[in-house]
Amino acid sequence: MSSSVERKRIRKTPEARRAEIVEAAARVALTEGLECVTLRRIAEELSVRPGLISHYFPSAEDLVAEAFAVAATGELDSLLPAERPHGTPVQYLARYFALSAGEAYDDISRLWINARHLSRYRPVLRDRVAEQELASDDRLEGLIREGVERGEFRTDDPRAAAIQILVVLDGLGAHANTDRSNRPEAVTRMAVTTAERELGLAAGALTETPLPVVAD
Amino acid sequence: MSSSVERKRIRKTPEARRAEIVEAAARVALTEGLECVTLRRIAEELSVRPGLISHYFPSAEDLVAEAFAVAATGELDSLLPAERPHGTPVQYLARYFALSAGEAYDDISRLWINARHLSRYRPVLRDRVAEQELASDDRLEGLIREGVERGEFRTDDPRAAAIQILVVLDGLGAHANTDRSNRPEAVTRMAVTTAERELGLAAGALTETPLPVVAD
DNA sequence: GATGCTATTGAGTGTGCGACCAATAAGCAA
DNA sequence: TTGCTTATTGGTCGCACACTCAATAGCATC
Repeated sequence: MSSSVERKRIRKTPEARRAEIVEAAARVALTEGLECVTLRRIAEELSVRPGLISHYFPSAEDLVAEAFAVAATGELDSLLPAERPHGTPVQYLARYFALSAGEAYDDISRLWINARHLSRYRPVLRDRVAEQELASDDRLEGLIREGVERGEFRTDDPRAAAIQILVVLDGLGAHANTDRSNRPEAVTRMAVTTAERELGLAAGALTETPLPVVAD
Repeated sequence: MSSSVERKRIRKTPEARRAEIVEAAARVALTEGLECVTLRRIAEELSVRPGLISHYFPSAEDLVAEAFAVAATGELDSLLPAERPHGTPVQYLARYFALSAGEAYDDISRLWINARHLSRYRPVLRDRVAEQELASDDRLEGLIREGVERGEFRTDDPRAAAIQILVVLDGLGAHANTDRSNRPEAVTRMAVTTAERELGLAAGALTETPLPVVAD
């Protein structure tokens, strides 16, 4: 009967196939975790054979690192866009904190915890994590600098302010896999509080602001 | 020749053997990571057969969770003792931050990242992590309450203050597997700064204090 | 419609893992 | 010393993983 599902091969250009693989890997990384980014899992995701994934990524570690980088970059862009034509720095910062309090942000927190842990054992991933950390620092520093120029923020070390805010967000995100239901209000607000303090803003300046509308 | 290394069996009481296993697992967890706490690895550590570990921990997940709990409890006790006969709350808090800046603290940070990540997939571990988190919160809250009673600290919500300090420490510790060499000074000092602010202390109160001597 | 390049498959290797269980022997008690 | 309880072994099973490579077939080109 030959009931074995011998599907028709679909032959794509290396560029297209590679992109497809990385995209699938990033999706799996974000939703299921970096250890689920295996040759078999990604192959199944794309309905191809595991050997094909090996062909494009002779070392699986490279695929994992790439998956993280793509996922992290995508999330950063959506949380804190590089181009900000639709509002003021205060508005974009407020939007950032609003998003970081939402449910979807848990996936990102989980991804970062995942990557930071896994990079203990995987040098290639470790480099990518450091790279993405720098990118986050730079992005937020840029926003802060813009705000300072416009007279919205006040700080004499935008980068230190940026990193401090991100450290607080990391600390809050560290519990993404645990229950956080009975967290004191002061804790939930820590990121905003830190930002308002470090940027010389009035209390509430970041929570009582209309958010810019950003297209997907 | 019978060169096969058939060692003599050593038969111990279940309590002793179990304790030995947990101790070894905790050590491996702290130094090598929780995913290295495998039946085979711990058996090798104790020069016994893997089957024996299975005998005491029919589910390997339980051993991993136990290893984390024991390691975390031990570290908490050494960083922030429950009994504090050798100094004032200010001194013990200062000692805590001094230790948390040291090299050895990286192992603890790594362990926590590891556990927080792994608890994504392992319910038993997740419960233990939540438990240890509560223990840390409680311990620091207790110290703060004592300090408030003695008039050393000033806060109207000791628990919120404790958690905020711990969130900052988590945020700083999140990078334990990454390079942190060019961190701004303001960032390195964040934990102390947060504590001084939340506890109504003068700047420097926690870094210019003689530390209590604590026996090992 | 035939040809050539190469993307893709299929099959196999070796490793490490948790789990299971009958056989064995350590060491205590009689 | 003998016997018994049970801690411990040794071996096995099934699974998932990364990695390798010769064979195959899609598809662009002629």
